[in-house]
Amino acid sequence: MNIQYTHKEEQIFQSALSLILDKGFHGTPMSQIAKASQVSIGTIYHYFESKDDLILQLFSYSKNKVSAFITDSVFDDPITKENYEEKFMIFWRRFISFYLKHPSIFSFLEQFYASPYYEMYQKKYCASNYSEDTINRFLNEGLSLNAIRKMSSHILYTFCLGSVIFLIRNSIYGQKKHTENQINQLIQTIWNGVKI
Amino acid sequence: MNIQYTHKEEQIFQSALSLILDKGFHGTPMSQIAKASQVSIGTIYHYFESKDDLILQLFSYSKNKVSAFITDSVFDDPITKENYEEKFMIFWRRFISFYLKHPSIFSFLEQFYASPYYEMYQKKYCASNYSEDTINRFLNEGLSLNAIRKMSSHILYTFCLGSVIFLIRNSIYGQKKHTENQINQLIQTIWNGVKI
Amino acid sequence: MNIQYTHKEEQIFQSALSLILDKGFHGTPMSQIAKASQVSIGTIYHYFESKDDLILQLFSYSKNKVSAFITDSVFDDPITKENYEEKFMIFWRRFISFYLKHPSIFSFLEQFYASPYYEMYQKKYCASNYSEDTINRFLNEGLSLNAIRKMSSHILYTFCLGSVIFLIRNSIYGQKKHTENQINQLIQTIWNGVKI
Amino acid sequence: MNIQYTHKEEQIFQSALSLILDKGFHGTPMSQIAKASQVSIGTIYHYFESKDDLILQLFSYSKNKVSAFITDSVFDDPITKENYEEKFMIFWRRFISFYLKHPSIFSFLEQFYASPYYEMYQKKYCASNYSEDTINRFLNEGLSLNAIRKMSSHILYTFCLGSVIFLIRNSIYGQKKHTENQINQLIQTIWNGVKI
DNA sequence: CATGAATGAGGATTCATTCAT
DNA sequence: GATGAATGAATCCTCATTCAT
Repeated sequence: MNIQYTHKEEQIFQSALSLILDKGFHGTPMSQIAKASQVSIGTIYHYFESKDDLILQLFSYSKNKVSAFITDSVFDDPITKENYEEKFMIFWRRFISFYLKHPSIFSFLEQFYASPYYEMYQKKYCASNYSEDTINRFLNEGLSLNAIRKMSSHILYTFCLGSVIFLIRNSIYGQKKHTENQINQLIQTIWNGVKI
Repeated sequence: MNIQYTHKEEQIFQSALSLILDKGFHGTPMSQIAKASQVSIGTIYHYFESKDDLILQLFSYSKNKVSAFITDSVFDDPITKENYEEKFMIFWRRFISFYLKHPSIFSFLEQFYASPYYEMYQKKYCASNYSEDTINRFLNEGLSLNAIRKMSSHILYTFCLGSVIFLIRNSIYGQKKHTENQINQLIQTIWNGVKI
Repeated sequence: MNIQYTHKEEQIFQSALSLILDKGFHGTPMSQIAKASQVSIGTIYHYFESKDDLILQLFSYSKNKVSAFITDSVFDDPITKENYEEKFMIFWRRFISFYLKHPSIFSFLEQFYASPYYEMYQKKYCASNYSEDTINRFLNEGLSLNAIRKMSSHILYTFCLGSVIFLIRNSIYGQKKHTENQINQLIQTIWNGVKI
Repeated sequence: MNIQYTHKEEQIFQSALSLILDKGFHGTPMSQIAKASQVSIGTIYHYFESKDDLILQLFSYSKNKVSAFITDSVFDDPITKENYEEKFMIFWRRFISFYLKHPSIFSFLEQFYASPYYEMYQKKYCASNYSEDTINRFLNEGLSLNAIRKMSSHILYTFCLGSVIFLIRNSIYGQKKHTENQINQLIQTIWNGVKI
């Protein structure tokens, strides 16, 4: 889960993310990634088997960035029924703020999930999406603690993540940036939906 | 709003949607669209200036399909504070069921919004997304009728649509299809979030 | 030699000339000629077998325009040894002024002679270039009358026409337009070269 | 002025020239140039941004070839009033003989000047045509030395070059090749025109 | 490890031409 | 005669990928 990347790989990943944010997967040729990351094409092919491989690994890289961030946020002290609501708020606020600070990661993941690559990835790694595991663990905790209404764990996940992602999407692509207040309003509404 | 398309255009649009669902925008060359829609490449270029133009018009086409469907569903008899909850359920159930029946439209729209095309489209047409207008009208009605808690209209929109779209996305791409029951559970949870 | 063209044909020829001046042969598609001449593509193909045919006929048309103009200029009263110099001046002045007034014809002919079409034309019609016949007749007259130094008739032709055409070319394409005075200077110099 | 071209570039230029002589600019697809120069299409696009770019650079290449040849011909020993006539003869004889030996360069330049490319070139490089500079320098020398009649420098240029180019053109495209004698006759006639 | 010249399959697009109306 | 929708071969160009240095 915590693969270490070399400096060159980081460079390549960052350039790729930034270009993909602007131009999309297919508007971003390998040659441009090479130029932007100050590396020769040959070098890219030294580290990555193919463009598909680069994108697939970029996906892992991005997920790791997200996971690393989310993980070290809420789970450091024990979650109880009493502090769950508070943790819930913090959790999603952090989640949103992470992506607003890293729009290129968000954009990449969005494109990835909406593309045939995702299927390819699932076939190859049988893996699940977004930071599903971390999020699910947190939400299931809420269910076990009886801090959240009984409901399908998967629907709970869909419900929370869906609204939050849509907010981020609108913020990044859309004309209307959201205020702190609006973000809190959304999270509050989500909480209203699931609280006991 | 209700542009009429010729038979040939419909053919081309349908083939394009279906191919894009499988292979994505950029995995779908014009030549394949031509073959699938049983016309020559030249004919496609007779109707559409370029691939970009085809995709942009396909977007309008898709939005129209959605709008047409949603519109004729809930607004035929007056909405009151008393029947709003029921209408709310019906509205979203229909919305979800439409996309589950037309995954190629959903997939296309998803890709479109996550791609640089959307920005291109906004610049060209200053238009708004999804069936924003219809949905917003319905939700704002709920706010005016005091059937929904006071909140930012835009957050309300984000909250509802986000979860719903995420559900559809998971259903179409994901391994787990949702049961009727799960869908109802989601809509119920959304309603919990916004009801007074 | 004096073919009559229908109104439609004239229209097509004129539009073609004007477009070719701007964009060249190959920058001028049939569809544009059709649009510019307010005629459907089908109609063009009713009058002309192919684009090659159109261009070949346009060549005849252009040559006729030139011939018609030149012919009715100098030969109406008899040429003598005494008035030859004067006629020489008039002849070339008219020649130059014609092309400066009809740059699209000049440009078309230039392109035509510099292109593989000319060879095609020669093979098909065994014909000779520019208004060779008229010009040669006039120059040979000068030779017979002993108004011009003895020299190869063909070299005489090359010498005169070459300078004149080059002047026109520079005027039309070049940055420097020529004054009346400069034009006279050129013709005078040509005369110096050939006079006895 | 004396750019060095790589072996590959020379190869491509030569093949292009030869093909263009036969088929013209637009009858010469990149694929054929690639085949003729024994490189892949990709390689051509490695060296040249586009077909336009190739043609524009081919123009520079051709002009350089001409310049190189002309320059090292007449200017090695001082020009005086006494030897100017002799130099004049040599100069133009060399000029003509160069192009007769390199018809593909001549044909290319002719097509180039008669095409929209020339305007494109002027806009891009503000440059002047043929080996204008070398020729002008030589002719102006004649004017200063009083070896040539007083006249507009530009008309002098037009007068000499025009006839010479027209001769070459007729030789290359035309049915009638010129004899040594005829060529001398032409140059002599030009000299008659300008001598004091 | 790193480079970047070379490759060529594949894709978007153009445009001369046909033909049914 | 006139139209213009339909065709598809031909063209320009891109870009993932290889490989010799």
